[in-house]
Amino acid sequence: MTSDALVDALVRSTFEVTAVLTRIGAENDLSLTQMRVLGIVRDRRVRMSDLAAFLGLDKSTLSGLVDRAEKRGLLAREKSTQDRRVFDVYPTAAGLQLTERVYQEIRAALAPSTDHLEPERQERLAELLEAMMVPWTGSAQRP
Amino acid sequence: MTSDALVDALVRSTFEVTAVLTRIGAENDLSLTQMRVLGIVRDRRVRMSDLAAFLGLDKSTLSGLVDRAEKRGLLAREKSTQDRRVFDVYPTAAGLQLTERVYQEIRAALAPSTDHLEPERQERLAELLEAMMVPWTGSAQRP
DNA sequence: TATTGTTATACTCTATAACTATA
DNA sequence: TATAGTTATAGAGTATAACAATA
Repeated sequence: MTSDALVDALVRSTFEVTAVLTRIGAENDLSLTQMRVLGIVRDRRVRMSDLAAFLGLDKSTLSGLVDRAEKRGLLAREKSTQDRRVFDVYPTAAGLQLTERVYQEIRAALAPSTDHLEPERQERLAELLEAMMVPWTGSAQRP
Repeated sequence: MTSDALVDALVRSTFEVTAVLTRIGAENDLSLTQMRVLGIVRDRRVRMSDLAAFLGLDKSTLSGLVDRAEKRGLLAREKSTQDRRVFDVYPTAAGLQLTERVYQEIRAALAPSTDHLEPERQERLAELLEAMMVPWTGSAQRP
């Protein structure tokens, strides 16, 4: 049985961090979902249907998301040579650059809160969060 | 200086919890924002402009959100007697009932993860999250 | 037949700008 | 004049259904 305190803290921290991510995204003309897409394709090619599954979104939603990111020059599509129905998605140089900048901004924005904890407590917090997420097998998980 | 590990864990847990909240919201025909509105007015009357400020949204966005929730019979508006420009927002009986049910579903959905930690570790995690959020003064904070 | 992806459609969320009513 | 809220408008995100191309 989990106490209300932990659930409350988790939900609250989720909204707090989401507010930070949303603000930084907005400053870079990126939605939360666009940031997640960039984060996923950062170091691997992913096909449209896998991206949709990872994000828990319908494939048609991905078409629109990738369309807009492609139009902005952040992502590109390429037809797979193995299976000609498949499109692989990957970031452009500009997309990678933006991804790195956004990630740095996220760290800087969270620093006032995370730095508020002593280094040993930061470590413990990271460990506990990771331990908690072990049983997670939902669609939100990164490939 | 905060390690990448903590920021990574925070961002990941944020997306994991958001996925859970989004799913439960969808099962009850509620968006994340609608759930937050219900959570805020759960135990207090709040004027439109304060709600917008708490959520970090434009006042016009609130008009639409409250319109739809009102049409569904979850929220109601009442003109303030003090200042006749002001509308106070409060939940209906059905809105309160739904809020409680959704909150129980959230706890049940997070339980497999939170229960994965021993009670002492649950306590420590809740404490560390709360300690981290102390310096937070952003718009995401609940009134 | 089944799968991959796109398109058409509809609805919600969101902000900006213009407006009304009140202070 | 300034503030509280609504409305009109536009764009992004989302899902469902229908479709084309490929397997």
